[in-house]
Amino acid sequence: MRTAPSLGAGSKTQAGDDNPLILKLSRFLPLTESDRQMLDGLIAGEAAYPADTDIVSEGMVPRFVFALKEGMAIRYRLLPDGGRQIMTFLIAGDLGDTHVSLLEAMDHSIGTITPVRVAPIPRDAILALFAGTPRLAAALRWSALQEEAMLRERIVSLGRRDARGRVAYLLCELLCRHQAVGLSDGAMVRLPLTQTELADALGLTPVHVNRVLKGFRERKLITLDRKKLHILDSEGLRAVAAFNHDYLRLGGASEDTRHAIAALERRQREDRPAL
Amino acid sequence: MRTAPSLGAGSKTQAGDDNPLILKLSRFLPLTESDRQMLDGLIAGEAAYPADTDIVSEGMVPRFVFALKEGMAIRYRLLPDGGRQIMTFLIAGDLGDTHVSLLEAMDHSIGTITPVRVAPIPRDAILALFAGTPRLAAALRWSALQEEAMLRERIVSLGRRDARGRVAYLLCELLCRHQAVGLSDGAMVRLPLTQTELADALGLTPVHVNRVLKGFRERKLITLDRKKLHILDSEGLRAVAAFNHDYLRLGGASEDTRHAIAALERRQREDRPAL
DNA sequence: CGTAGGCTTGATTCTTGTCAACCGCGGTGG
DNA sequence: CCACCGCGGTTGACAAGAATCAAGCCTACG
Repeated sequence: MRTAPSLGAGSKTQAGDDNPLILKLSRFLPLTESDRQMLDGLIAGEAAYPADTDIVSEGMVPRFVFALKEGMAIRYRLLPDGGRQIMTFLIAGDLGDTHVSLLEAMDHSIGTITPVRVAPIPRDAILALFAGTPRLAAALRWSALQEEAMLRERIVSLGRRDARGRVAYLLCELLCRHQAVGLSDGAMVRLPLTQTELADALGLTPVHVNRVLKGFRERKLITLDRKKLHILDSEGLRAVAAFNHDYLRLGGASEDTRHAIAALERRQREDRPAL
Repeated sequence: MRTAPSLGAGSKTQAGDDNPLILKLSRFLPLTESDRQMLDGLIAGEAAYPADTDIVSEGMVPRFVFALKEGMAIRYRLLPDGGRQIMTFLIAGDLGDTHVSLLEAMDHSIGTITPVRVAPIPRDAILALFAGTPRLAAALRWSALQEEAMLRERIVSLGRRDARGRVAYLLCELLCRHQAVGLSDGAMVRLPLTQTELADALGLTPVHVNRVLKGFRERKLITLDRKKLHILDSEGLRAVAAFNHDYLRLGGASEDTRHAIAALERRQREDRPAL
């Protein structure tokens, strides 16, 4: 059921080769063995939700942070007229409630698309991580930054791309993100979304999404059958999308950033040798 | 020229009554005199940019954080086809480059609409603030949270509201935000935007924005002349927008949050009594 | 075997975009 | 001081893209 991680950095087996959070973060900067163990510990907890259920609902104040280990979820808002806008798709390795901090009421809900396994993470564990391990803290902040960039990217899509561009862009993004956590099989991804859900994310109607997908199939850009998406012509699809994957910041940290983090780590060791 | 702050908490004159950043943050939680002085110091620096200039451009790595003291700016992206998508309007009290942290290349630009005065803030000053003053750090993170909520709200607008709804929503938002930093005069705001700029933010064409505004005027919802926006029928406008200002989180911190911050402050004092 | 949810398709409507022209104002240079 | 210029706003006619309405189909599932 779970596809094998195929694109990890090198093929030595290390702790967390199957931990998508680790895979994602190590795209940003190399993690030490102890970092990995810490992350593994962080997501040791386990809770499961069936498909189509809210994990946290609008108006609630969330009691814990969680990491998604398996399955797919969405951030969404319901509108007074009954409409739904999906803001983000969460996949394995993503964190819910990024802003650990100032938990007022949620202004949106997080719900499952498929059955989902999550690791509830106590707030304190995250706070400790932020305070105690500058390298992981930086990696986590980088991940938050990436998520924010994705929000901006969605704004661009909704504001300035036509239906074809939006669909193409979303497919490209989902492929890239799955690849980044080792959940793709070449140019194939599991895509457990209904066309209605795609439509709710793209600001379109299901009917129109259907027509756009049909067009893509006719132009041999993709196949999409039984929840499996194959990107046949990745160049072509990116052209339709005007896709630029820089915003996913898969490039990793710059020299400067690495140095700054190393400096923080040194300072950390000197300040609190005991911890 | 600058309108008097009218909605502050109480009317005693305190440091920074004219500092929009302070006004904004103190909506979240009360700031001590020393907090205010620290913030005043933070934005003591001064730089000016003429209208229609980039403060930071896509692809650059920003050399400093900045706070906007006067004028209006935008976060935007240029598309290959020449289009522009405006993601955010920045007004007095807003911070550019919220993520002080991991400065890789910017994935969007920040440019001025009007002539602008900014306070460049050294990275270290921000980092020190985060490390040394938990209360201000929390307030700043709250502000970042608010900005992220605004991004999500824009996604909802672009995805699920029609042209009228989008325009109405944006006007409501801009009014609220100006009021929050004491830059409104009742239901009147300076709105130095061209219809083209509105269109670029709303995913519409200038022509259509014009027609929508005309409709609003005919229905006596607003007047908009010589860059001055009057909201005549705030209820009506909100109805058109399905506006809910909760996402601006003007409510302030909860009891819980205040207690958590107070606890952090105590710990701070014990840990590093010297700083 | 029957049913429901989701996919597919066609016909039609409506919102928004496109193209084009004109106006009015503010600024600039003669 | 006046004429010109250019940008931004305004308006109309028309085109296009997406929504809506409606029906039929497939397939997983009970």
